[in-house]
Amino acid sequence: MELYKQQDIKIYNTLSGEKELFKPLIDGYVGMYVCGPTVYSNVHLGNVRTFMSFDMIFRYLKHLGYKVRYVRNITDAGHLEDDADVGEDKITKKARLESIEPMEIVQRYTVDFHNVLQTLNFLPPSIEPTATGHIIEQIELIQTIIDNGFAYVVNGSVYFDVLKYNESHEYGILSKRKLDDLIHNTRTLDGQSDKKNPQDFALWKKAEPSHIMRWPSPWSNGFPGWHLECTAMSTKYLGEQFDIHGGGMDLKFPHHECEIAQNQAAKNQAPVKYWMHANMLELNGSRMSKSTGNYINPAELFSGENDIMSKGFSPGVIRFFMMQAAYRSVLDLTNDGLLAAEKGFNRLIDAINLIDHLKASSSSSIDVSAWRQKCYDAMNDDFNTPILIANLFEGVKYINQIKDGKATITSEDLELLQKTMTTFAFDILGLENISKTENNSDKLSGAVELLIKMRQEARANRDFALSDRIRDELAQAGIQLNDSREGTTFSIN
RNA sequence: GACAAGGUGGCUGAAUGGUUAAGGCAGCAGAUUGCAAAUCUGUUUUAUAUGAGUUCGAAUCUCAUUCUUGUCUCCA
Repeated sequence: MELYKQQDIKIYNTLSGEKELFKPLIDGYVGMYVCGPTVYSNVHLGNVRTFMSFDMIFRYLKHLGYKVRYVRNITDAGHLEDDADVGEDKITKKARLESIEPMEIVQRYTVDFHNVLQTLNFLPPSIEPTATGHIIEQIELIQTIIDNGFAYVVNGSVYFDVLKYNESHEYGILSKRKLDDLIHNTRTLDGQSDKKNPQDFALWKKAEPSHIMRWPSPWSNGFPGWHLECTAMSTKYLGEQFDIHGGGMDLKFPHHECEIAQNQAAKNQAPVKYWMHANMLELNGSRMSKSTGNYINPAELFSGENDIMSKGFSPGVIRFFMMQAAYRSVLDLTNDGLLAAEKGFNRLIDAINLIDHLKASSSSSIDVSAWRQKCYDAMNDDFNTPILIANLFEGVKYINQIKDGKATITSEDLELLQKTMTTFAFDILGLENISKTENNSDKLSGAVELLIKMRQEARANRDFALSDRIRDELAQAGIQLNDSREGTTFSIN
């Protein structure tokens, strides 16, 4: 029997503001759409956190036996630079600055994006569609919305009529905004806007002569509005209605609100059953921003080549750090936090690697099945990874107790313990089991082993001056010796 | 300015009315060691922004104050 028939998941739905029991539209199948990156610069670390949350959710749903189609788009058409009609495509702007083709920019940063995610051990989504590959679908969608009377054409551009829409539907249903408040609070921007009302948003924009990225349409040579691609692609690959739509908190309004409106206007139904929003990543307590210098990109974080952190942190540590916080909470990236995560991560991995060496007994002094269900309970409660990790550390304690002979376990329970630890740590949290010494070259190992042997001999002869010199100078070179009853091993910092 | 989310110990981060507020890190003690480090075990402090209120009972609900973050314009 599939696991999902035994484990009931509750998901916090932004639409209702409550945790709801998760029931897919089609039993056993899950359609999930997540708004992907705009590939006009290196991927933002906060962006990475959002995708990591949904990677974890994807992994857990798959683990439960659901057949999941996970769609995460690549926005390569760029978006309007500002609200005025002189809007310039972000990608076009960058391309002109660097004097290369827009698609060259797209290619470069798509590759960067994929590299970063792969380094962090992400699973690829089922489909990764691009906006530029779905211009025809977007044009068709616009035409439907016009035909249904929710959009109007002005000077070759098409705008969504929010006021008209609000007469028959509720604009603001997701973000809990009232249209009246929006009207009241919208700043009136200078410039000759073609919009009937400031709340209206573009479905199609006529391209200015300087705009390189452009496509023919019934209305003008131009480009699609930025909310449209997600509606077009989610509909194409997941249907007019699907289970989960995710993204960052900052996309709730207006982006996701507009997606709902577009879908309602085109198909007269709500597109998504469960709206999920991941919270923001801060750096030292405040917003990450390139302009203020409070910014770090993934590569700098890995390498340690930055002015913010004291050292580099491995992708596994970054992943563990992020999974220690709930996806709906703000997470503060700090040096202290990462150092703490690094130690905790190593302790967890060390314990998991110890399981193979444990000896089974005729009875168990711990209830492994009950503990295992606690791990599922944590994940079932809106993917509460911090509680899951707390439970995994309970497992760490069991492992060490068994090793010290302070607890016993049967061979069946031992197998269950190992399976549960590795499944949750590696398959679901997506942590990687990288043994400390594994990636050292044989030559280096040979040299260090020789020094370890010499030190042992010195200690046997009580020549502590020599033995301590070997230990200390190796430490200075970044190689730490770890003594234990079983012998001496080394790790490289 | 308007709207939204939040403020939990030295750091981090769970827990939405009910006995001792999870876990990680740091600190302290012990095991181990020639001594350390590493590792393991145990463990501490008036920790729920501030002030009032509702309740038998509040981190959790209400109001006020204050601070942080987000959105309102492209943004994960």
